[in-house]
Amino acid sequence: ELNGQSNLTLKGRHSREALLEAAMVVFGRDGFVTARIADIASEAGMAHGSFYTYFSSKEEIFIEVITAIRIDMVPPAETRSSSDDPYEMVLLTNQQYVAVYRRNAALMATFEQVSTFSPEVRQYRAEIRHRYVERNSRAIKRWQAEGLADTNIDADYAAIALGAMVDRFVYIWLVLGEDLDESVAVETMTRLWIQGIGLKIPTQQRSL
Amino acid sequence: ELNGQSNLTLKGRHSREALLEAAMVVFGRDGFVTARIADIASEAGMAHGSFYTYFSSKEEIFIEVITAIRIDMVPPAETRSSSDDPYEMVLLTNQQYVAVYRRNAALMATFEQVSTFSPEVRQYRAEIRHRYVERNSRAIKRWQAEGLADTNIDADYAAIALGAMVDRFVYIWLVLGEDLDESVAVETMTRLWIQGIGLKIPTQQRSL
Amino acid sequence: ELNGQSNLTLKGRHSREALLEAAMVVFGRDGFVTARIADIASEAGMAHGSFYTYFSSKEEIFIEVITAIRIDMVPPAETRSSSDDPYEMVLLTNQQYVAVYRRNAALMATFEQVSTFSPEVRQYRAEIRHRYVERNSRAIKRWQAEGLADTNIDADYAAIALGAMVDRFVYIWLVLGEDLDESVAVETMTRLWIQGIGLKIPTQQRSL
Amino acid sequence: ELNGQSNLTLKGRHSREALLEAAMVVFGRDGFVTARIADIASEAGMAHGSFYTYFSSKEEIFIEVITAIRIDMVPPAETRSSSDDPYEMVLLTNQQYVAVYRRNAALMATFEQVSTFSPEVRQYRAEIRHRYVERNSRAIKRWQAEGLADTNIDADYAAIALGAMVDRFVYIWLVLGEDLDESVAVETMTRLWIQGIGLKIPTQQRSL
DNA sequence: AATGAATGAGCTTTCATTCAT
DNA sequence: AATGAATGAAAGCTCATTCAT
Repeated sequence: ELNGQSNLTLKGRHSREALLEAAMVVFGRDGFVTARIADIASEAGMAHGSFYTYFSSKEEIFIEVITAIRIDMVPPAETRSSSDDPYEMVLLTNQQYVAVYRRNAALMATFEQVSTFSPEVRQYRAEIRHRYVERNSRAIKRWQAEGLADTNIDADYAAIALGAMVDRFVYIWLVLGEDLDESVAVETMTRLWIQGIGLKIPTQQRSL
Repeated sequence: ELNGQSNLTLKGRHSREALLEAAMVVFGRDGFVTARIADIASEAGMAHGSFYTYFSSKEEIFIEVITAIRIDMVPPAETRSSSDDPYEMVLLTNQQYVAVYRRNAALMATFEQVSTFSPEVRQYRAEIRHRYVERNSRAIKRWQAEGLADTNIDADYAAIALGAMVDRFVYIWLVLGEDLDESVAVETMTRLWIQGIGLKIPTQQRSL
Repeated sequence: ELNGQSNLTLKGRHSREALLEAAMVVFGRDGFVTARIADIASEAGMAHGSFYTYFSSKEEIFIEVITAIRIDMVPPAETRSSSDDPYEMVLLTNQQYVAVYRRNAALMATFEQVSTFSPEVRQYRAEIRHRYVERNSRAIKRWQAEGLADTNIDADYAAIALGAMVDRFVYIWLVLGEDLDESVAVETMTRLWIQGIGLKIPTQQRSL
Repeated sequence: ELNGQSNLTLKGRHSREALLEAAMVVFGRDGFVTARIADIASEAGMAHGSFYTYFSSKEEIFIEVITAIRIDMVPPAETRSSSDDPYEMVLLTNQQYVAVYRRNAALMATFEQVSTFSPEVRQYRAEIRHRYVERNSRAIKRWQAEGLADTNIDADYAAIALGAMVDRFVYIWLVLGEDLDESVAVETMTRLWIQGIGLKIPTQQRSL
């Protein structure tokens, strides 16, 4: 019945795309609760009935909008090639996280909002978090094994806590609008991250 | 017109109190979006219409419910008497934060939810955060001045980041329901906090 | 949540009653498919939202409207006292059936309509039919046992067929509006009924 | 504008036919109220829009579908040749009626449904009934004139009543799904019919 | 002829808020 | 103060029908 991505003519695909883009605008601007189907349709320049040709509910189109973000937020592969230095690695990850978050800031606000009442969306949000947490946990364990990091620290708990720090700091900054300087922000998070688990900050970085 | 706390008979004060307690139950159970005035009134054992004798909207009663939490969350006075040891101080603060958060966990979930769409409630939430951040900022600056903490770190940014860490970690744990051990959780947060800003963990704590 | 018959104030009971009466008018006039909640409410002189204080759907109020008819259509007790004569008994039953049907004719039309698409209402309709059929079946078996009625006839099948005859004849007459004379109609149905199962028509009735 | 049966290419005629057959399936399965144009089109393997090339509404295609049944239900010619015996004649008619009804049972259910709210379809339904009634009326009058049937009976009323009996009995059986034996059903209806108007059942039939 | 996207009228339902008692 | 009935704005959703290609 419903037209998903397949079985669509060119025109249909354009309309579906227009609705998705309109939804990004409306959800980013109004949040999920306030947004109305009619707003999305009219933002896309269509009659409200047309919405239902492509999506069956506000929830459904939101999931699809959010999926794009989810994909965008997959942490980049752990390329050992780039740098073996923990500080460099964490700094890079944090820089990238900030970049991705900034790119999607308006929608991230709504993503967080919907996470507070939709179990399905909460699950999507958790998946992103888990990916970062697992990645961090593996790195910490590796550094602990190599004698670089503090072995008194539980790597899994630390990974959750440090992920929480970065995630929430960025939210406060880019969603709540606290006026912060990017390089100080990223530098501070990274330093706390690195020193927190007992690693050393490379000397040349001290000057920043 | 509306009966606030004053100008109320004894019976009136009881009714108002009943509504507030009912609102805590309902908001904690259903969140803000789903909760209905009718639910609150019936939870309080009153007719729907009676709600408006005491409160003029769902927002208003929510603000009042949240105020109780706000007061509960004021960080305890910086009693230098108790301990001069930074680790001890941070540990204590974190333990207390966890205790307060746990006590209000269901409502904190809703508090966070409403913060995502109500500017007024967001402001209340920010106030709590700011109190902790300012307190932490002062402490860090003191420790930096005393030569104990890493002076390469921006105390204000670090205070925000470390507050974000604790706040979000506790949310993940107590609201999202991640199954974590309390002593490991608090210990890990505290260690990351302390080491992150370049302080030393007292030797006797290493054994934990 | 919903206000059934109990827990209602006097005013509430009046409003509920007004809606039921309005529903009888509207369902009788427009049928079920065409009838709108708004019509029923406005016929009752209320806002359409008020409908939902008492009933949760068009189906629900219809069931309640139809229940009144169901009760009205319970066949009167098989009073042996009145007459032992089969012809008299069947004639009386048919006269009473016509009277009840005529009283509810407009709603019976809608009752039959809804029976064609609602399993629940079809069940209600079947119950009425079954009561008559079982009553007739018992009578026929009794007359067969007494040697009055044709024993070549299956009493159960005959009861269904004769019930169908009366029921449909009355529908054609009072719902579809075929212009028929009441006494001839009732007399003819009764005579076919009686002679059909091999009973004799009393001589004095011949003159009608 | 609209393409009826004429002015159609071969392909067009095929499409029209496909829609009619699909409509029979869908109306028989879902009834009229629930059936959607989209269902009919998709059952025919066509796009929704194509429906309107051939029919202008759900009502219109239904009328055409029902017309096929109407033609099927024209009572067979009163072939005196076959049998002069009333019992045989009525039995044969009933057997044929059952056979036709059974063939179209699913659609007959919908036909009856639509008769309850569409004056036009009600008229079609009435025509079928009238044909049977008139035929029966003529037969009864003939038998009365020949001294075979009870002259105390009004032939027109009896014809309506006996038609109603057969029609409704078959509906209860084949549409409502009462579990009945065909030969007993037909035999019982016929016996009631014949005896009801005072005719005799041939002796050799008694044994059935 | 066929397609399937687009339209929007029309209805249902919810619930915060008001009001008469 | 309390009651609970009444209100109506606001959305959601469906689907017959039209229309551009």
